[in-house]
Amino acid sequence: MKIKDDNKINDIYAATLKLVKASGLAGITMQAVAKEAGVATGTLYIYFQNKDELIIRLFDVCVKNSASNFFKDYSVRDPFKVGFRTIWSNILQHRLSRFPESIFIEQCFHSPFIDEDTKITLKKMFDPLLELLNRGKREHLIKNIDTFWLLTFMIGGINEVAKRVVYFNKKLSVELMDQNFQMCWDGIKA
Amino acid sequence: MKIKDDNKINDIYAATLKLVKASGLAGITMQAVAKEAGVATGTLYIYFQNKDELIIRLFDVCVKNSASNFFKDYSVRDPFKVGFRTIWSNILQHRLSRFPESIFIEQCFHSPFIDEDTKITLKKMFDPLLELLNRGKREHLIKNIDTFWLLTFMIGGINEVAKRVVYFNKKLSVELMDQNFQMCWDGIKA
Amino acid sequence: MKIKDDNKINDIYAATLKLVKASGLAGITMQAVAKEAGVATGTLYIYFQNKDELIIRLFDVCVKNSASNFFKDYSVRDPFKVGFRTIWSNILQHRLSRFPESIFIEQCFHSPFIDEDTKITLKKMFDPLLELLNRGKREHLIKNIDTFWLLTFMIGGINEVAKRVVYFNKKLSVELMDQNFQMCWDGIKA
Amino acid sequence: MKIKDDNKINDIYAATLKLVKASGLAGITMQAVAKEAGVATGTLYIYFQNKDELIIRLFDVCVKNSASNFFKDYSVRDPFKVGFRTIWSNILQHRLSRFPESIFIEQCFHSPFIDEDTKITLKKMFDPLLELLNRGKREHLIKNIDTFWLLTFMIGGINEVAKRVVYFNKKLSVELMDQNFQMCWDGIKA
DNA sequence: GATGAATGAGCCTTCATTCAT
DNA sequence: TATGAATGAAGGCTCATTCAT
Repeated sequence: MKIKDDNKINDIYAATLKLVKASGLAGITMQAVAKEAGVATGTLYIYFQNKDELIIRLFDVCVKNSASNFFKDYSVRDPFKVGFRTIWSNILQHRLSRFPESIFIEQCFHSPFIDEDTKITLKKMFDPLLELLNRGKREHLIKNIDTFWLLTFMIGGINEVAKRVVYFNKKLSVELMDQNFQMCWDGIKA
Repeated sequence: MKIKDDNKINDIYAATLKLVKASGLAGITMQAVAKEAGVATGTLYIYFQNKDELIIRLFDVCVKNSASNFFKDYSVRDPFKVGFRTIWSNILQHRLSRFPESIFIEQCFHSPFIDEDTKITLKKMFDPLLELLNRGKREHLIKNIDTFWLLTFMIGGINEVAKRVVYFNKKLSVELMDQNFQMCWDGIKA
Repeated sequence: MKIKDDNKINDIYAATLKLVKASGLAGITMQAVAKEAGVATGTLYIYFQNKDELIIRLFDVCVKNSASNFFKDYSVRDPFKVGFRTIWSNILQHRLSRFPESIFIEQCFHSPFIDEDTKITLKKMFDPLLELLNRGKREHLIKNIDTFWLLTFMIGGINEVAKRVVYFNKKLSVELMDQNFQMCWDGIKA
Repeated sequence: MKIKDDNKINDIYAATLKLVKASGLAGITMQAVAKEAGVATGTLYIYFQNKDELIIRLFDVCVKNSASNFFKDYSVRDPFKVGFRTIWSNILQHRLSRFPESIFIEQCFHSPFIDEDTKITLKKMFDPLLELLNRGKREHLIKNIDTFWLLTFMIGGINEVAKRVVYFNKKLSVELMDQNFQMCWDGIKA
């Protein structure tokens, strides 16, 4: 008997992300996913109940993946600016190296696939960063603005950098990274 | 003989945007657009050759609309910071008041509807702003960073604010607007 | 605009019955029904929500059709034997002239299409005949057996005659009809 | 090497019959049969070449089974009425105790599984009963009607009783059996 | 022999597009 | 122009059958 193969699930996820990057959620067909993943259409239905479940579970994987990458090498005992820069870099790196996942998450947001509860879960992903920003405010290192908007400001900058690197095929040198971080830091610092 | 009715076209555009906001480009069907717009399916094909043309022309309208709004009340003779703030506000206002258009444009980006040339056109929309930023650099008012990334930084912040206002149902008081602008300004200023 | 055509529904019903007779409920595909009815597959979905609804509504039509045929030319004021013979003939005629409908109803009985409630409705179809048989018992013309089993006996004979006429390609002469009725009558008469 | 297991074949047959009773021939899938029988899908194909063969061989088993049950305890040397009653009872008992087999045979009749030759074989099953009825006519005990229709009359009554016992969940007391037989007998007797 | 994952043809259904009215 | 019924290609999904273990 053939054994269910977890790698196959990853192949399917990878195929889906590739197709979403190329032509959006709208462009996904189970046929196309199967072909891209190198399996038969029916095989998809061994691993996923239906198209919805495939999308939803991939969404979940992407979110969890993000969360674990964002706080890599970060410790709450780091000095504020060190920690902040670590997370800033992690998020940017993650967005860049896994750009299709970002697009996928974004497209899922405006689709019938993802429900409101799931969206809330997504928000929680940033909790440790919110904590750090609160600490920054307590230590008078950053502006006394609602943490939600500080986070918004930081994330917005990162997202747009990642998008434009990809869309306009730019290279991000260490110097550019520094410049971009500097703008972010100058923006939030007290 | 009745004349092609511009109101009807606008109804169709509005219906399309509404549906895209609710369920993404993936969720759009000509039947649904027709129903939402209050016309018969066949009528869509009087005003548009096919679905592609509907999407592309709406994309075009949205882009042109943005461009005209972004530089409203702005004059190249304004002092730098005044002009910058005007444009910053215009973009944010536009994103907020016409949020579905932003989603639509974003989703079109990763879809088979929009080709590479159109994407480049989109980029040109920001030319007057690039000019202004260049002037700011010449006047040593803002950081000496590639204008592309200064723009990126500014746009990123605005987009994320708009998204979060809508997704998390926030109100933007004048004070919050000021705080957000301050972060942006501190980020780019020399 | 093309107008919805009720004849089309009848064409679809006829096509379905023909296919069920030829190869059973198992052999029905929407494609085959459409082809047999001379319409496109999609057209079926204008008139019926889905395959289930097509089956269920056809079932309903067949049942109602039977009911109206069974008691044609019958009056409760007829002498018992006259009324009984009228109904007996009607049922047999109906079974013969609309044999595919009988098969269809039978096959639906053992299918996931028809629910228990619908089966009960079907039973009610025979109420006037039950009334007549009760009267026959009161008039001491027929055996004093639970009416349910008198009905069963009558119907069983008719059904089997109809089946065998069709399956074995027999002709039913007037004489044979008389002989068959005689057996039925001798069976139930007091 | 293990030997093909007859019990397994019977399990498969039983599973098939159960499923046909529940949802008709249309509702049968090899997957469902395997699951119901407690074997793997692939195992079915060790015992049967394909789905058709499974159906056809089960059909055959059911028919042979019927034939052997119908004439149990019957001897051509029995007095006519004794023999007739024996067979009548046997058929009814068989229909009742193996009701799913009857449904299965009936459904097979209107399916692409069974061909015309097989249907003729089925007819031969009743030959000893036809013989008996011919003898009854020779002995002037029963009506002088074409034996085919005498048989039809008898079988029809039995089938309908069996169906209604099952569908309407009736109990058949000895008294009711007697009453039903009486109707049959009065129907055919000279 | 037994298993059940894998396959892909084919079924149900949707939807872009056409066309008779 | 406007309508919406009709079309049929294509997508989601199932299931008879195969095959590696």
